[in-house]
Amino acid sequence: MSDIDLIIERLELRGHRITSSRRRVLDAVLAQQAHFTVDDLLHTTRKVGRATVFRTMKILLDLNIVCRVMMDDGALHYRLSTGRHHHHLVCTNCGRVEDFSNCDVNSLVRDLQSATQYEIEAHWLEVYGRCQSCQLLASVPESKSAATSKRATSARGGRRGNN
Amino acid sequence: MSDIDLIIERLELRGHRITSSRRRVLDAVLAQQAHFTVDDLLHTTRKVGRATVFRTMKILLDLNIVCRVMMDDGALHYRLSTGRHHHHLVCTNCGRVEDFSNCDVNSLVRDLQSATQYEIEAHWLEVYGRCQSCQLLASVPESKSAATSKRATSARGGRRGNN
DNA sequence: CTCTAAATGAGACGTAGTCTCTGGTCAAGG
DNA sequence: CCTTGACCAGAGACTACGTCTCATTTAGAG
Repeated sequence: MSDIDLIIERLELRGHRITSSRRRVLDAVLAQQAHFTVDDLLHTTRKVGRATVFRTMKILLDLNIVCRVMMDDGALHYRLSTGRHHHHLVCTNCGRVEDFSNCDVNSLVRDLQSATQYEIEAHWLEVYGRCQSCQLLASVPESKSAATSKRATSARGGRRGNN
Repeated sequence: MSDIDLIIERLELRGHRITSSRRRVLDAVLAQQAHFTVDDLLHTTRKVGRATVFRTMKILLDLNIVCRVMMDDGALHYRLSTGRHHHHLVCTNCGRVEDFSNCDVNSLVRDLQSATQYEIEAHWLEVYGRCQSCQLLASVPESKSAATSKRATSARGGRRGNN
């Protein structure tokens, strides 16, 4: 059973209808290799309304089929999700995104819980850095080839940093 | 020397001019007790243009005088900052925000760095839960008094959760 | 006091997302 | 077959948050 059929099955289980528009959005999502924006989807799925794409993405978000990544410029991108809880490691140079879940946020959360008496429900962690290949490129003087992948897409606005 | 004079001194050191508009924005920021939005500032500082408030906030952000908090509904709020690196613990019920910095994200970052070969530059962590008083309120049946503080302000749009 | 670069305010613009409204599709029931 | 009602689509208005532009003002150095 292919990815798309599995997803369609889950949509049906939730009582959602499988319409041609939703199928087109799903196709577009699955065709994306890195992260993407709703705008990217709109360019590939002609004839599907903006609102419909947003509505479909909301459903996929609820079902943990996609997740959202906060890029270092503050822009929110979508990304196919593993479904399990995880975090993102974002390359600030080329925009590549790595998942990680084998981290130790839980002990941190436990400490915080006992220190503050809060009943902790969720957390959001994004880590930013330079991937290995971007480090190598940077060390070659006058290399003009860096930063060509996703970076171009959407860069305006926003600022990261909560200090 | 008062808070505002200290900040003004830092602005001058950076070569920024101290205009009456900036002073009005500063006053408004310092008058805020919890977290706030640019819109909140606009209501208190009449006669200062929107763009100017945004520009001033950007400077204050650069100087670490304020920081940004991602609320659980996805809205970005501003907050007076301690200046040092820290994270936020947000009550999802009343919107109260607690700072914490005594956490151990660093070991996590170190592990991640050696596992992925990324050169890690920054991270963003927000934790969500229920503060003690909201837990108490919730345990009183039919209590109608909960959730009155900041919650009302801006709630439209956005979704949290990277999962 | 004069001069100029920096800053301002108004408003156009951009982007991400929601809401509203009208109309379509489809399954169940009569 | 027809009706009804729930769900869904698409268009486009609208909102929130922020940036850009441009003509005008002003801080502050000389």
